Amino acid sequence: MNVLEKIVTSVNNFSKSERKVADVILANPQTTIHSSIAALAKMADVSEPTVNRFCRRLDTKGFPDFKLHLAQSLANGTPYVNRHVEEEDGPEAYTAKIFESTMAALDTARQRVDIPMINRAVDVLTQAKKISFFGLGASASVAHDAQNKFFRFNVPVVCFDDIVMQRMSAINSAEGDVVVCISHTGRTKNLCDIAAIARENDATVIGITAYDSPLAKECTLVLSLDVPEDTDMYMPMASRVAQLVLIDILATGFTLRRGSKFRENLKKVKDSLRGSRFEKKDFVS
Amino acid sequence: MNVLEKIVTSVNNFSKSERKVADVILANPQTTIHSSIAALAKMADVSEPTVNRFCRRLDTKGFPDFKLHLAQSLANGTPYVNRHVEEEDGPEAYTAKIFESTMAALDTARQRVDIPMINRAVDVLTQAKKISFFGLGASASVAHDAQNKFFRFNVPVVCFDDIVMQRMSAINSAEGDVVVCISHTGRTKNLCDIAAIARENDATVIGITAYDSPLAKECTLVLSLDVPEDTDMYMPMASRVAQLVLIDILATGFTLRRGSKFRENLKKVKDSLRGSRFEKKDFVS
DNA sequence: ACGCAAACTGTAATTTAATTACAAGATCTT
DNA sequence: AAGATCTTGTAATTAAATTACAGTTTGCGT
Repeated sequence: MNVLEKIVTSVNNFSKSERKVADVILANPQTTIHSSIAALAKMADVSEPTVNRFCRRLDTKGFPDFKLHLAQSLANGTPYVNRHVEEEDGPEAYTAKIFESTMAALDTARQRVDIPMINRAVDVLTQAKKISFFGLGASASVAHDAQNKFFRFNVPVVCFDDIVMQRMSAINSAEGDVVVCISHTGRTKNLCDIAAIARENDATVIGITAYDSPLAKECTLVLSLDVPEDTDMYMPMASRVAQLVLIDILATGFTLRRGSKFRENLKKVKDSLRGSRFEKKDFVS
Repeated sequence: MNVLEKIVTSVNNFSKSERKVADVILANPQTTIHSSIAALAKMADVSEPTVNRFCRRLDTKGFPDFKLHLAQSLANGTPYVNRHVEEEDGPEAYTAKIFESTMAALDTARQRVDIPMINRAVDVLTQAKKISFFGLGASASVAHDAQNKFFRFNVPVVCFDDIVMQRMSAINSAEGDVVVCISHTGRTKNLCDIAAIARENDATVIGITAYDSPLAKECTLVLSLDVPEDTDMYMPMASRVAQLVLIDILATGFTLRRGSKFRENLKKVKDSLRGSRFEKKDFVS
């Protein structure tokens, strides 16, 4: 685990002064690595030994060693730390923070994702007679996106964001059909119902949802994505991006399973768009 | 250019003793970063000032600064590269690759994003009488997502993925209205038309699209996101994730601009969902 | 509420590390 | 071969980091 993440995760173990140090470092990590312990102590308004103790708490040998670790963290292109947006942030600040926390979320999702389960999901999807994507609210757009990907595979795909349509569709499902239910929390009652109905009608139900949620209990197969979400904004952000990436992964797995000649087909679909677009040569800037 | 490469390329400019230092460092860079100048001098069988001069020749401020640069070079295993999925990839491989290339795409997007332009877009959006989000194909789900975010702000928001509806909506737009057109390539003819119509009717048109595309020409304000896309898969993946993050940024900018009491409102919207959900306590696993 | 113990934080002293100044030696040029 | 320049090391100086210690705060049990 890199030092920046470590600071963020162990922020609760810090004492008051140590937290001041942590704040200063997180706010300007790049300048920190070029500062002396005295300069940093002054910025954080604490004494030098406090900074030193802070470094040791993070399992480094001292301040210079800490700077080395910090430099390495920063070198990884990005400090992927889940920093929260704050009231007084300007455009640069919130833009950077949102990019970074999204990337951080993807990073944790990547680490936690259950690959054998993905493989099983791909299995199921490749053998499906019909695939349905259901989501409500923010997850509806994820379902739409999934439809947009999978319909290219020349498999019957449906996608509804209307509860009644979802319900009717679920009741009509049969063995060999696959229903994918998307919900970050997994607590949306209507969607749990849909999953249950689909299962009663012998469909295979894949849940893209939180592990151990009510929805998860109704599914044949659960792909869980527990990513940290900045709840201060009251909007699903990182979670939904992770869901989309998961859809990409399932779609990719699907095409790989089908082999290379199937890929030709995708190219055709893409080429079919040509008529609706300005060719590059059409357009002279 | 990283320090290690620099040492290798400028090996000819070094003096005899400096080359000894270079050799020792290249032989064991990892131990170097944890050594003092004295230890390194001894290993290279030179004096301490020689090591110091060596560091300065490499455009660093001194030995500690040199170690910092070296640490960064070593950390730079370029962790998030845009690796393409290949035919023979198994589930672990393609899962990792898709996560990584998405993150790499976000990283480049973050570097290239035009922050003043974002700020202007936020300006325009906060003052809008009505906001419309239009996208076709894969971008339609991004438009949906944007609607899902912005309608929470209690601003009139519409979103159409039907060309005819888009057209009618664009014709009805008026001064003070904002139309957001989303298209990765910016070459979709229908969407260019929509942008043009909206502008003719005095609406402000924001384009989330490629810089210098036909669509960009029709917009009052362009937010361009040129991210690398794995075209082998014939599906928009990374580009669409970047678009979503941009939507998140705009939405966040919007809420920040409106101030903290506005945030209360968002909380209410979120709380309104409670009735449709299983409470955590309802559910005993 | 009071007093004791533990933890936190800062000041000052000490140690360690890095840099500078300078002088001796090597190398190159004419 | 002699002057000049560049290279290298020794010793002195300065800067930085760490340790030891003491005052203060905080929390807990009586």
